[in-house]
Amino acid sequence: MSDDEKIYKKILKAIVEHQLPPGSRLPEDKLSEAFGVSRTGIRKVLHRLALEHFVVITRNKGAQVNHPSEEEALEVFDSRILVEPQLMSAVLKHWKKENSDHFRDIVTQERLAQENSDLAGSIQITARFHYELARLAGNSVLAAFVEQLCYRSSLVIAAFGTVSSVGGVSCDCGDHVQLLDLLDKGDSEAVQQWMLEHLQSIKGSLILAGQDEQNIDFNRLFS
Amino acid sequence: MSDDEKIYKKILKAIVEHQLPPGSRLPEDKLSEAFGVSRTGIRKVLHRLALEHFVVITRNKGAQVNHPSEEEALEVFDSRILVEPQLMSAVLKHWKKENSDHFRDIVTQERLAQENSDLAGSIQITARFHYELARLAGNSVLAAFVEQLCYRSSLVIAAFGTVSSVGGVSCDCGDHVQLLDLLDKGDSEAVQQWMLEHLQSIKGSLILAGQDEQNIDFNRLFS
DNA sequence: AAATATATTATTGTATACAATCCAAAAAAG
DNA sequence: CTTTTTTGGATTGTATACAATAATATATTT
Repeated sequence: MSDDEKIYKKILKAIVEHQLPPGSRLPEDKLSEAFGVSRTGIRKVLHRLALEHFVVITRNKGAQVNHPSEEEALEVFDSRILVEPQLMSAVLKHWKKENSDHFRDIVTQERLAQENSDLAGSIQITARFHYELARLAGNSVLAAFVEQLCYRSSLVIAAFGTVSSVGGVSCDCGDHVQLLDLLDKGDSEAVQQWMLEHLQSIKGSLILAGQDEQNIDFNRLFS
Repeated sequence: MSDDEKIYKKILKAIVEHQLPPGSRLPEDKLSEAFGVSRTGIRKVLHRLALEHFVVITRNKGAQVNHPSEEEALEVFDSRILVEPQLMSAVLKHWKKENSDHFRDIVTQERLAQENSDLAGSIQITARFHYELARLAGNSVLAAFVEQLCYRSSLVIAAFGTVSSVGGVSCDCGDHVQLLDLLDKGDSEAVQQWMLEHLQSIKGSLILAGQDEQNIDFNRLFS
């Protein structure tokens, strides 16, 4: 892996794991010193992160970690809601015993991270569950899109996550094991439905300041 | 608009309009001379184009216009097939008379470009029809994704397009007016179905065939 | 003459210097 | 004391110099 790639991954990791919270400034000289390279390489990485919406660059003012707007937050999850459930039938077609084992291993790691209150690891591994699953659908263009959406989701959670969603790292609404059981059963319809409700549940758990009391759905709240 | 942005758009335009065919080399010094800026700005643009899969950069060998693999070609269209029809119901919800007028204007321009055998303009305007429609769904994250897929489609057509699909710029399989009529009628089901068949038809018209490379005068092309 | 080795050339990779811009603090005016 | 102006420092934007690498051409050897 190239030098730039390593720096890119390290900074991205720090962002999605909430070690660099939204709004954090990312000065080029500080970073170049920290990574032991010149500003040139850092600038390349920062521009890439900007294209992928992880940082915002303002001319003559530099880069800072993106603080997603409420609108962006909803759009990211709506995108996942549109794409991820649709991928499930293709995933099921390729589903093998070894996949099941692999993903059950991931879930174990998820549990472990949560038990140890390892927030950073928990976020990383939970995102991995989703985008590695998407990869099984066999379309790398869509897989790359979903992977980016998962990382952006982590940023959204950092900005708008509830206590529970941060503690359960955006997936407190059920256990990924349930999905794996459905996949093993081969129930395509149920798998798709589960994924849909899973993502809607996370989206619903976001706290959006613009949400006033009149917009609360009491039917859903009390049922 | 910033200087880089202008250069980016010009090169991207040249690529999607098939003025820089797949495989064309893009040497930094030639481009910096043509645009009258240093290599620094050119490199930034080339790296962006690489992230978006319009060019491929090989270490110490530089950039060249991406020649999509057959696999990539199919994946791009499968992605559009998964996303675009799904957006149509949201598009219909926002559909207004003024939208209809606007898109009928676009179709007129499409016809005009085709009649004048203006291949470049035809490609551009046809892509615009699709991604401006996607924008009406009200999700900018998905809209940006579709826009990129439309541009990548142009590249795919450059590599694998049939004579008819190039002549009709990937949309010989029917007229976009049909879709507009369905939208005006408000038939959500039919709109979605039309878009699905439309994209499947284009995908089906792709074929495997080589393409040759030639020497390009960058000064002339960009000045 | 064929094959290998070497030298040359062209092109990209990286660091750095300098210019342009913005921000904040201090000085001057009202 | 408040407001405006100015000045200094910090940070990014851009160009360029030099190093590293790959491709090509030339020379040498078998």
